Amino acid sequence: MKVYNTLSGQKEIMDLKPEVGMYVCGPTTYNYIHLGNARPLVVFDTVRRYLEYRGYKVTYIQNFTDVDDKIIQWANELGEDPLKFADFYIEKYFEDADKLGIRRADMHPRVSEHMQEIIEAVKTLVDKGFAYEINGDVYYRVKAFSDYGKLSGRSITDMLAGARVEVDERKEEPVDFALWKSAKPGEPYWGSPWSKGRPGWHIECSVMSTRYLGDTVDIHGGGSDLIFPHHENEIAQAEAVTGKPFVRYWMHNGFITVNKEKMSKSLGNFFILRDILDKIPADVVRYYLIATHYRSPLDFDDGKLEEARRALNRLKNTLILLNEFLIADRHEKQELSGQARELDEEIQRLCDLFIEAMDDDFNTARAIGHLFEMAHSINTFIANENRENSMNQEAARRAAKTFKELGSVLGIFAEAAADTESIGEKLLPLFAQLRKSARKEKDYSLADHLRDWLGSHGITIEDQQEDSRFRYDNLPDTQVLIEKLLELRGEFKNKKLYAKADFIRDSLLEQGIIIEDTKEGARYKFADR
RNA sequence: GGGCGGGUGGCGAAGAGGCUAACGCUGUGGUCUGCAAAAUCACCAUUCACCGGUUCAAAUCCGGUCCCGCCCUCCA
Repeated sequence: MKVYNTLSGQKEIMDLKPEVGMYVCGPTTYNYIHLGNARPLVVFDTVRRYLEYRGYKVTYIQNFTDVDDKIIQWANELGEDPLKFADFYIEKYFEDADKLGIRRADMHPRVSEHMQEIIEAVKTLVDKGFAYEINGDVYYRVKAFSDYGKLSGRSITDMLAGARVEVDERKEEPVDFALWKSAKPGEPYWGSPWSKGRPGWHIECSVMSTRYLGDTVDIHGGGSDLIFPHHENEIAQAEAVTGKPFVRYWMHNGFITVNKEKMSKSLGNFFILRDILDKIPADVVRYYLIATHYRSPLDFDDGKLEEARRALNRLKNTLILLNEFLIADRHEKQELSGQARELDEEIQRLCDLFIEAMDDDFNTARAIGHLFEMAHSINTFIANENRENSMNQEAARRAAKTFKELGSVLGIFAEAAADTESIGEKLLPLFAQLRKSARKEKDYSLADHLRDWLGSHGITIEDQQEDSRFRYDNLPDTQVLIEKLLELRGEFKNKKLYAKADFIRDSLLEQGIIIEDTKEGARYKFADR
């Protein structure tokens, strides 16, 4: 496998032991996360899934920055306790990330729970001459770390000369950064040898990553805006403490842009993830985020999500076709020949290409391309071959297994919640039957009316030879469905089509819905269960 | 100013020396269908920002020009 390592600026062969340690910079929790924050989550979740697919045991750590200037500022303005405030958004973070199908990390360490380790590390840096104290604040002495700048590709001398950073008179050099900051009145603090205060931003990641993954971390990831100064400083701190290389492979994702401008909180052009997830299925959002290579910029607008939805639909449609084609309890393992064998070989070939693409710096865009080719072969096979043939069944079954497996490596086939069917789902077949009989009787105006009505409520009907297929992201309220059925029943009654009217009544009764005819019209209630 | 990365069809996006420049969306025509939808089959870049160069061979390498984004300040 190869990765683009920010440290070397080129793709490198990944030399990994069976057990891989991975650290990804997590959010500072003072707000709901936005779409831009979601990109690294999905990207590195996918990296993790793929490494596991390739047989590695991955220990995945993602931190929460729950002690931070902005958190303190916002919490103070709202008159809340900063840690509780941060906790609230950590909870919200998990709600959003779970919904997006981001697997939880093996550990989610928080700054507030690692004060002792952080203070120890700062102490070590002071002892070794990499840091100095001034009036209760501790700064990192950048000049003392000769490798400083190796990640972001800048030289210490240039930076010292440049001095664009706002200058704190007390620092030895403008580029020196805070390891420990003494608390101002009204700010939370922790005791330390220097002052009552809190850590600077960068030290937490150096400490927590090495704490859980050892002195040298295999993969460290984050957005490319973290390269400088955050990750540069992490290296300076960690390597000064341990004397060993901090990270072997640095991975950084590109940004999401809006009208070609970086989506960011300061520009105010961000979209809150949960607002998007209210409207767009999570797997579509995931698909959108990985359909482009992770290092490329990704422009956002509603049209892009709509395109993603259509594209993903094609892939998921193959899943539906496979389900319709496959016959349960037909597992006759056997030699394949003819078309069945050709499909099998084609799927294997594409699977190999998928792996080749992912092996090349996690090229999800290329990998997805091969998934589409797979869908194409499967669809063609299903359209042309006899499902009663057991060899075809076997070939389709194998294809389905591979196709689903690769899709789940990318996390783009949201596992259909296999739990209890809602009442609404049980009512849909009723609509299908009404439509089917209407079609048989050539009552196309009723058949079309049903399709249009369901369509206007977000349900698409596609007719098959016998039955109809439904597609929808969300069902309308059960109430709406029932009322429509009552309306139809009323029309049947008016036309004296009592058999149909009774069919509706009886079918609803089977679902525990009782209809009562009153002077004012039909009413319904749910039977007690 | 310094450091990264990029400019590929109507749109999105792969490709990084040599098969017909993947794949998706959109569009067009055919099959299927009561009509649709889905599926299927076919078509849709002699050309990869521009100009030079290297090479038997360049979208891919080198030099130059023009654009664009990001980082250098909290940011994924």
